[in-house]
Amino acid sequence: MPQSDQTETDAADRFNQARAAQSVALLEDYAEMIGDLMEEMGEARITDIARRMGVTHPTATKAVARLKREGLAISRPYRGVFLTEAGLALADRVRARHRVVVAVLEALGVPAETAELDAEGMEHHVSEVTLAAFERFLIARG
Amino acid sequence: MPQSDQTETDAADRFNQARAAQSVALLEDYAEMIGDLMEEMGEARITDIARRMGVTHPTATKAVARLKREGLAISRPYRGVFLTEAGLALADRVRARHRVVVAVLEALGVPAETAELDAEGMEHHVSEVTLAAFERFLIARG
DNA sequence: TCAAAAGTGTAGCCCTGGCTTTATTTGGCC
DNA sequence: GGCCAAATAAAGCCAGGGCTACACTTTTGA
Repeated sequence: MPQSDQTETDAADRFNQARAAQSVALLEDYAEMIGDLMEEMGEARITDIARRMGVTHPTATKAVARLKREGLAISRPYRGVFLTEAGLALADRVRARHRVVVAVLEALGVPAETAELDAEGMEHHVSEVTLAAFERFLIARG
Repeated sequence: MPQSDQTETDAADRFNQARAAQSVALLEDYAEMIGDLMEEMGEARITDIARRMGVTHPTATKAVARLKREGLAISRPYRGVFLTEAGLALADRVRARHRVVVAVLEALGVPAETAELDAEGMEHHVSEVTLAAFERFLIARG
């Protein structure tokens, strides 16, 4: 395969992977948020989810519907939203990854507030391999 | 303002910022790609853009239309696509930021190939402040 | 030269993730 | 016990970013 063709497929693969990561980012954010609310208040209400995500209630309802389709959450009409086992596991992974990304940014000299802001978008594109490297870096650095 | 309300608005702000970054990510990627093609071949053809982005040509056409709306590119029917001054400036910024993000990932122990993959999604969420910190880190590290 | 191939444009569809508006249910309180 | 406010649901709109199908140019080469 000529070099130019290889360049094209490599680039396309990268973009396709980035697009795929984006499609699960929303699920991850909502799962984490619902997990937080379940811990704080025992249940996650649609109104609370919406307020914290910075969206309107119908938008939150749609996102929850998608979480339910994916088997990550359950809810009954006019009742709170709860994460399933899978949802809780996802929320935990997301939370842990978020902490690592923020820690790495701060270790590199990024102010805490900025680290939080940037991590929110970056974290969804941090692969397992990169996450492992981040953890090693943090440990090695002490 | 009570602490809980502050928590909610802070989180909402982070998500809103991440969403805003996402909405310009596509423009950035296409601008960079078109810039690359202009350098390599003198012009960017829709088919080449589409192939490298890993999408069909109508999708590339739509993206170019948006670039034109934003004043970042120009084109005439059945002719190549060219970046405006603003588009070239954006492409340069994006390219430079991409290099820095990849370099930082590699410096942290991420394999080159994975660094390229992850950087593609992460870079759009790297703020000016974080980028500056990355550059300082790379220089300090030598 | 002119017909086929390649490239480009356009229309229309789908899904996601925002939104507003309108209906329904719940729940607290008099 | 019943009413009203708050919460939730439902429906429908919009833009973005994918896609396919089809129409139309442009280029190429027999």
